[in-house]
Amino acid sequence: MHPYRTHTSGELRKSHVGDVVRLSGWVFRRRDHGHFLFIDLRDHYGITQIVFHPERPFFDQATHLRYESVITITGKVIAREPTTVNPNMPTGEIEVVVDELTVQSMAEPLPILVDGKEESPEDLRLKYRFLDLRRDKLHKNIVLRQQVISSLRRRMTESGFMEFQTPILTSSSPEGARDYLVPSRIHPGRFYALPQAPQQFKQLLMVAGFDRYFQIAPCFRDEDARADRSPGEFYQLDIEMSFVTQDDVFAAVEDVIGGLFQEFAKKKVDVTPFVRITYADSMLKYGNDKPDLRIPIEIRDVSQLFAASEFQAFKSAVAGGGVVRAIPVKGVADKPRSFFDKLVEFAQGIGSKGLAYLVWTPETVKGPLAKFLKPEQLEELKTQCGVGIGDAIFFVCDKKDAAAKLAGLIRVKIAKDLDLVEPDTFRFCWIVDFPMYEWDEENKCIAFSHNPFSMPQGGMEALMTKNPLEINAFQYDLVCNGVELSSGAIRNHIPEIMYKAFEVAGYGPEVVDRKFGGMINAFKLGAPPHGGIAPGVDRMVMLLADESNIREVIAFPMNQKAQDLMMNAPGEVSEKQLRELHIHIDPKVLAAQSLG
RNA sequence: GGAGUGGUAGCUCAAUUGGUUAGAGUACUAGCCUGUCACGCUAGGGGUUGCGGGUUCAAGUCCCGUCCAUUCCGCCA
Repeated sequence: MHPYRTHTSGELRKSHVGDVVRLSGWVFRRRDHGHFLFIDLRDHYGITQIVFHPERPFFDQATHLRYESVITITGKVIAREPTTVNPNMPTGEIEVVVDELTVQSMAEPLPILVDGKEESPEDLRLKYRFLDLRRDKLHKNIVLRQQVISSLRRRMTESGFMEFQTPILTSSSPEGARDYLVPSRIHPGRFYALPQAPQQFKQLLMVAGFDRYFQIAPCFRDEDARADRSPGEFYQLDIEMSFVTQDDVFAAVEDVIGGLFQEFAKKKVDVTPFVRITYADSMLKYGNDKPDLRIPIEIRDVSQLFAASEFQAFKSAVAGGGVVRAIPVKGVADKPRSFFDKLVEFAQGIGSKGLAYLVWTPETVKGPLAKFLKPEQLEELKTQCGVGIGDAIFFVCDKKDAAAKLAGLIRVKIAKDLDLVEPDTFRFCWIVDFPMYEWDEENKCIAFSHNPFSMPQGGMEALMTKNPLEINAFQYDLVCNGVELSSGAIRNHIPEIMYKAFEVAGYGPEVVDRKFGGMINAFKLGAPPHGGIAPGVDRMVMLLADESNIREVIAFPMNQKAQDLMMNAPGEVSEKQLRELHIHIDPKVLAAQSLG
């Protein structure tokens, strides 16, 4: 007989009755009746009830087994009496009567509970992550993650993509997020950087002629955490394809991601092809570039109407280049005054000067703005915004970008407060036609708004003739339920257009040669048109597991301050290690540490 | 770097207007219990109320500072 087990704790059924079996696992629950003892033995596969009788010499030892101790038992499978069958567990028709007991590992009292639903403080959960991972929910999340990654690999391979590995120690890239740096021992004063994404490598693989690349790629960015953004590292399904248009990339991703969600989602999933929304439209209708389409509210621009109105605050704002955005909401006319007051307060809290509104009651149109608008203007608003009796419209007025953002936040706030978010659905969309450049207010210059390697729409001619701020890029995002799942682009593979694109952003050709020398040289030696995308694996698992925090789908996440509380990272290193790396710690830092 | 929320037993939480010895569940220890399945029952141990200062006859409770956690903003090509 195997020293540890003949079966797992999830597999014994009525058909095994009479068999002598050996099981190993954790003491999950314990029910001590004095004259006999039940233990629910748990392993990865399930739970089996085992029974100890007092005449056994190890009975006393068994009654003192603490929770989460690891034991091996040998015994006979017996059928339970009909009245004691537990229909809630797959193994509930049988139990194992223990003839031999080996304690493999006695557990000390636990710092967090494995059983039960109550959540412990997150710093404790992270310190004892191996215990936390035994809890049913987290255990299932990690299993789901594995299944998702496995499915992605299969789908990509079946679609003709090849999986590659790219370097983890590479060079710092000048654009983008803060890098994680690794000091070089052999080259004093020089550093490797961990890749923020394998961006240049995957493009170089296209230049190398491999045609279709993918990788479940680790990406490292030294930026502050959010609920949906784990600090340190995260994983992308990194994709790149040669000789493709934007439509080809969309079709490939819709196959893989659409199929993945169909396979794993417990909710309704949009059918492919996914809706496409231009960046400009998205900013107007939803107030951001990652719209949650489960919310049935569309923002409207009503600047012209107010320009012709008698409401001076809006009228003069529009005359000064501002805009007025309307947020129509159905069926709130009978809400109490406090509902409207709270929204005004919310709007002010996020930086709006105010929040005007109109309410259509059966008798009249109420609200602070009503007296400034003529009946025909009210009628026009009603038509433009698609409202009727019983509905309301909220208005924000500001500069274009600010108004869009405010209206977007208010749209989401209203939807959540009124429970308007469509439940149990994954709503996908593509956001397309991102601007190539944006105005950098801080440095008073034109800057790349996304990826500097994107192909500008219109190519060289657009760069030569158009206002840079009006050039769009072949740059796109995939969005699901208000979560940015993925960002990608058709790349700029033509050196002349690359130099020109950087010139517009204020960089000379020497900068391109120095910073992106590897890639620009490659493009001079025969580069195929190519493009790609990189869906976030952690975020997809998060959506599929219905978790609001990304740490719930990562086995060993860091906390918000980018510390691993279990492994004590980042940690101190020896003087010798520092010497070898030619690194001196600032004495001020050392002094502060010794005080702390 | 900024803002909000929180911090009481190993864990989850309670404690009235500032007022007696800071309680309960769970875990832990000891005991009882012949069919439980979150078993039940009895008893016991377990507290610098995050830390420091202040107001007060009296502070878990009020004030100031600070630390920690978390959420958001900044940041994330």
